[in-house]
Amino acid sequence: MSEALLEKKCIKIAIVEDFKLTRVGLRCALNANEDMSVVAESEDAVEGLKLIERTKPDVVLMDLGLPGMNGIEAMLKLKEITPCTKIIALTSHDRGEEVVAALSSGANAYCLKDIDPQKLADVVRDVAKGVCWIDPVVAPLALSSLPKVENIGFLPDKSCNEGRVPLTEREFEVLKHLVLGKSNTEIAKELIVSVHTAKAHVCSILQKMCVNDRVQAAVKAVKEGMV
Amino acid sequence: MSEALLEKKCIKIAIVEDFKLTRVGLRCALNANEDMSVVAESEDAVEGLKLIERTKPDVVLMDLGLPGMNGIEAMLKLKEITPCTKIIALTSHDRGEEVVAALSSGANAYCLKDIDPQKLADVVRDVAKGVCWIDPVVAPLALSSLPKVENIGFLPDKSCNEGRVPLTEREFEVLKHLVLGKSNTEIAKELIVSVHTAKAHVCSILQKMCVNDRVQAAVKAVKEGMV
DNA sequence: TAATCCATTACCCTTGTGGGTAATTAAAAT
DNA sequence: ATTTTAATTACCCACAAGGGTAATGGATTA
Repeated sequence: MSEALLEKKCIKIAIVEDFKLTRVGLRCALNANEDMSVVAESEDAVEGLKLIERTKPDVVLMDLGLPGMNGIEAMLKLKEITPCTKIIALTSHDRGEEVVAALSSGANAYCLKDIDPQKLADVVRDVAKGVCWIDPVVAPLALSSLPKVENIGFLPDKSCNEGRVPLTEREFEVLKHLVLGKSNTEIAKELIVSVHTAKAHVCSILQKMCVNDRVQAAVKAVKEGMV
Repeated sequence: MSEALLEKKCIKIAIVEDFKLTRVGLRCALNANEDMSVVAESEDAVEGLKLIERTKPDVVLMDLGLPGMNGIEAMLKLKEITPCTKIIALTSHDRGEEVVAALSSGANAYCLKDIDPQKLADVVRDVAKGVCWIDPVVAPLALSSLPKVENIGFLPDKSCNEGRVPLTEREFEVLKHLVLGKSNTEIAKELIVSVHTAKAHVCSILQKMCVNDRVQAAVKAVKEGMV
């Protein structure tokens, strides 16, 4: 028992949901698991945010159809005050734009309310680790909102991506400034080198990244999470 | 036993993976579960697609780093021939572009190869039902590629238009090309206007987006999901 | 010791960039 | 009917970008 407590630490959960019955249902379903515990409950977003700020839960179950401030706004605010808190968006309907809005506003998971309680507990465990989990009914909607392959330039330049030449440490420094929109002159000043040097670095960055200009380099760097 | 077979029908799995050891590992890990069975294995995409067409698995584990045809291409083809097959993208690295490319090309899940075997079995079960599951390490990358709330008009006219001047349709066109790294001259050619026009559009884009140069505009556009 | 890689500097040259200003036309809103 | 907005074109100008080529010193590696 103490072993279990050591091994999997308890996941703290907050519930923001206006229907009392659903709230009770969620609490019971989740508290039935030894490795999680509901530490806060609220029926509206404003009070919910206060409670969350105080209790610092690991995972928040957020209903999207709240009166007053809606769930999307609440999540945006929540991510501002406690960015590490994971959010599971809960809803009874399946409006396409709401799915995308929720996920891009900070939700890590999107569940319909008819989810099996035991499955919900699994999702809570996954989400606590940072997993993104999307209900089967709405998953296609979310996935189809992602930028298409043709627009990420993933397929072309295969030869280039294979023989990928790594950037040097210095070049990474330059790349960071480049992504911020700095000119070669500015980069040179900040790195305390001559413009010639900065230009030289930029040139080799462009070659190594297999791009034609600094805009492509910046975009590629952002998309690949290099910076 | 027959009860179990009735209750949860067996999930048929195909594995496309070039490393023999990994392949064996996956097979063993998954076959250890009573409710699933590996029905096809291949070390390259071309043969894999044939096998999949013949064996019609419920779930395909697809390595992304295949020799020859890469995993992304293979998934696109796979979705053409058997659209209902669910795909789990497997990879050992975590390149941002690849995550988005895989998910938008048909993958229902994205796992890193260091996933716990038992967890992988859970994911297979989820994915067979249509769930979208994304590994914690890459989930933020995928979620941040979704279009932002402001750009889906979900929060109508509230925080959206506050201090932000919206781009015109034409300017959006130009912005798309700009993000691709096109020069003003190239943009002009593709939009069949004069260079002067292209420049004018770029200028107003810079002003409206409150940035100093096209690099910042491109980065901001990518980060905010405007394109 | 020799070879290699990296950071640094420098030059020339062509093309691109971005600011400023301003005119024309068509469409849309008042 | 009048005003506003968007798109288009045009000009000038200072400066930046990126390609090419090449030299130097320092550090690491073979």
